[in-house]
Amino acid sequence: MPELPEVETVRRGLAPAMDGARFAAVEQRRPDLRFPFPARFRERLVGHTITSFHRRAKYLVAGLSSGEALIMHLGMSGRFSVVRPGEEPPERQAHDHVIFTMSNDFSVIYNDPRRFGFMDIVDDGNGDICRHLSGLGIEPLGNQLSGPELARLLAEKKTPLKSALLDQRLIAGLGNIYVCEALFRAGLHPTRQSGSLRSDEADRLATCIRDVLTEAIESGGSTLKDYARTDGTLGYFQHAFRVYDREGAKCSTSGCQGHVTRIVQAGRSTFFCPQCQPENHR
DNA sequence: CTTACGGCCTGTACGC
DNA sequence: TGCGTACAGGCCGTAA
Repeated sequence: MPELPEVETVRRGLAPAMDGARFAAVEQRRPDLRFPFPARFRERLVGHTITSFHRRAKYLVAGLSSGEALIMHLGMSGRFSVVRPGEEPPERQAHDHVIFTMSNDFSVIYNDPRRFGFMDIVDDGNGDICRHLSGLGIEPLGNQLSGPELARLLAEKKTPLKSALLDQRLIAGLGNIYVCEALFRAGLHPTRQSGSLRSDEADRLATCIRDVLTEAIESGGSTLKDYARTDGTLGYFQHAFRVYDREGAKCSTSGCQGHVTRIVQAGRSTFFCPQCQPENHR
């Protein structure tokens, strides 16, 4: 499900249940997701308290009173749901893989049909130097993402702009949807060579990336097939998509006669308006 | 070093 | 209705 806005929405939904709470019980219902669970997964959680709970890119990081950190990633189809104290726990669903019962009587269920997500426990308490997070690029909503910084990251790169924005080592947290939307807003063609950006274009792109992510978080993320917030309600930013999954639709820019076009880059769909995102820039 | 591609899994939508 | 195919929000390992 998750790009940065969806993971941030999940973090906010999980925080009341998990942040500051102690693991009372952990039910791990299969040996692996994308990767095997770490050794003694249950034992390293039960009895320990979550002392910090944050998001880095598309990862959730729970710092533990043991000094370790629980890292969680939702892959493509991962979904958390929160059961509030006193609420009747739902019946086990197919693909419910992990159930956390917390000391505050909340419980948290992790469901992931495709099992591209994973959970790991690392010995770095804030997770920054673990193998999952150490190679990540800048947070797009942090202070580091400016036009000049973006221009610096993309300079000299021959890879298409779209591929560069999907590269988590440069900017961490964008996925296919928000890259398409940001490029549309910035009026930049997805196949443009990254290093060809002028400084005014980099400024525009940086602004558009921040704006689209911020707006998406405010909308509770985007709901496509299976994404829901932790309380089961749906995000609604998908109604604000201007190009993603809108192949053939008339461009939403007023006065533009263009139509949304789909191409495939690096095996993934790219949606854009050929009129608003001209290939030949001046 | 960089970039491209297949693979991991399951579910769903669509064409015949 | 049933079957086959394509495709899906991510990431990693390998190959070129």
